[in-house]
Amino acid sequence: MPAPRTPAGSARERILDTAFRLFYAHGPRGVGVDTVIAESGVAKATLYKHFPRKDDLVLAYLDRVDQAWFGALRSAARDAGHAPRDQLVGMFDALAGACRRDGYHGCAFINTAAESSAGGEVHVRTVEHKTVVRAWVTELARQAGAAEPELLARQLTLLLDGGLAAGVLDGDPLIADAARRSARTLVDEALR
Amino acid sequence: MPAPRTPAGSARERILDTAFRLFYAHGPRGVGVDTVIAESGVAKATLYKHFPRKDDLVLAYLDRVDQAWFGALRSAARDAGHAPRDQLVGMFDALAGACRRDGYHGCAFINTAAESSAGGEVHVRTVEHKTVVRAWVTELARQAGAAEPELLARQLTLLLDGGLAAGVLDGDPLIADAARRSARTLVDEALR
DNA sequence: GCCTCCGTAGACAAAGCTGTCTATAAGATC
DNA sequence: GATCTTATAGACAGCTTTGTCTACGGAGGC
Repeated sequence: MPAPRTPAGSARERILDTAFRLFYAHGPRGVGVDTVIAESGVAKATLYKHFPRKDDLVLAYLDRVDQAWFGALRSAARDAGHAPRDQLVGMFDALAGACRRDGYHGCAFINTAAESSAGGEVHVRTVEHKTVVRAWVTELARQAGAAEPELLARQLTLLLDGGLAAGVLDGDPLIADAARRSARTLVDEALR
Repeated sequence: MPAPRTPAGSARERILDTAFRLFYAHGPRGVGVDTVIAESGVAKATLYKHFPRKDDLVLAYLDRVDQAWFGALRSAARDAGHAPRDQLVGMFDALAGACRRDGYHGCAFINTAAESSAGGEVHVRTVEHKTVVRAWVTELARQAGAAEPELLARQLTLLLDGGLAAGVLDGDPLIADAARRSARTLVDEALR
């Protein structure tokens, strides 16, 4: 019932858009709040009103990445057909899409986790993301009839993480292809 | 002929030991030069004499990591026997060893690359490391008789990277096991 | 004796960081 | 019209960062 209070293009959205772009490119620690303010064109007080601490902005950034990446994964899986077996391989099309994207710079979660202290809120959020994704893959593996769904899910998410993480070094599109072919082999083996 | 000018336990070694420990735990960007100075117990002028810029220290850190990790990989492969086929799988014992190690915090190269700007010296060094490792794996795959050695090498290094990178999130030892079993499957498939 | 090398100790500058604060203005609502 | 919300503009404090600088001390070679 309550209509959204913030219209599109609002200050909050501009801040988040800018933070998303800058944080992904340079890592949250590599971007000062002042830079986000300058590039988003908002006032300092406005930013600190919406995000009292910088970490709040980082968390919002991670949520946005989570929605985008997890959404792309499910979308790629759906596009691969109805059979869970095909979906397990099809989700790797999302990896290929990410690798091709301009400014591709690896996995935002791994990159952020690498620079956040172990017990902190930010680090916990990154772990949660990976847990949710793996749970989803596990369920898919179970539906596909894998003997050891947890193992297969871990193998496939390992490939995803490897493909994403390697993107921070060189965004070679061959990586996505190799990951996809690995996934095919592993799925076939698990469902033999 | 020229004897080593710097004795063991010299200031240079103390600096490097400290930098290795701190940089790996918090990322180079997360550790100030002052902290390295304080914890290594050297004078500021001494550090800047050996490493004029912080990046020089980071590069030396990466070289040390490269020696350690690449050495562990080759050692694990050698321990797996004479057959290249076994060595391709055996090198994953190095991953298991890394995951078990206390203070394990993922792949130093990926973590460092994530926070270094794309064209920079540091970033280039991380890419070089991965290239050297993959070339070594490719040669091993060729010796094993793989039809597509480059593909198999990419698949296996992808698994290595994934296993290493995931360590920054949770150092679950199951990861290394899943990676090893994936490697076995992929190698068997490639050498069928 | 003297000079060079290696090291310590710490002040210092210039810049960047996060976060707070005051003052002001425009629009919506009562 | 008064008030409340949201925004702008920017000064400011307090801290950390990298990197330079001066001053000093000891050990070994000539």
